[in-house]
Amino acid sequence: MRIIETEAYLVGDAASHAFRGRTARNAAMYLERGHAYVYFIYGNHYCLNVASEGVGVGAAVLIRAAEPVLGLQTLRRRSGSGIAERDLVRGPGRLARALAVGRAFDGADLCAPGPLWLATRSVERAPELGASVRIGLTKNAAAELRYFERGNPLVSGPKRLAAN
DNA sequence: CGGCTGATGATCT
DNA sequence: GATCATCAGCCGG
Repeated sequence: MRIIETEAYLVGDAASHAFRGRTARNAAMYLERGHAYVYFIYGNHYCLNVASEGVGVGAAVLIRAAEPVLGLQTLRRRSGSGIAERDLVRGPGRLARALAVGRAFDGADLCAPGPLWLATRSVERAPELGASVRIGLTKNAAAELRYFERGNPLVSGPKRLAAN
């Protein structure tokens, strides 16, 4: 998968799960950067985040959408038949489902060998990024902390937020 | 299309 | 008991 859309949840950010301090749920946000923080939301979905600061600092980046590169068949199998190919990993809930990400990955080191990991790859031309307000928030809703690959049709969210 | 809404359960107050 | 970093389904244009 190639990640194309993320949202940042910073220290002191009222929208962050870590805003009110460390709890059992958000503990993974306080791990060293590169560790997964997975939470269950709305009684239906998991969301995959990556801790983004040092040990003891609560911050993370939500992975919102990606572009499939390999394993399309596997993604489709896990997502069920009712879903369009373009939506397989479009949106944080569907992305987690297609990648089989659940609580088991909470706290996992994504920079170490394992079934789920992050990698960087050199690109000929850096993708042009857009920024916008984050999606679905009530607190600190004005902060422009969502970043996405501009022009990519697989980016999630309302079309009006894709202009920047 | 775009906008609205109900489902659903863990978490925290 | 309220809140919620979502989604699918439904409705109107």
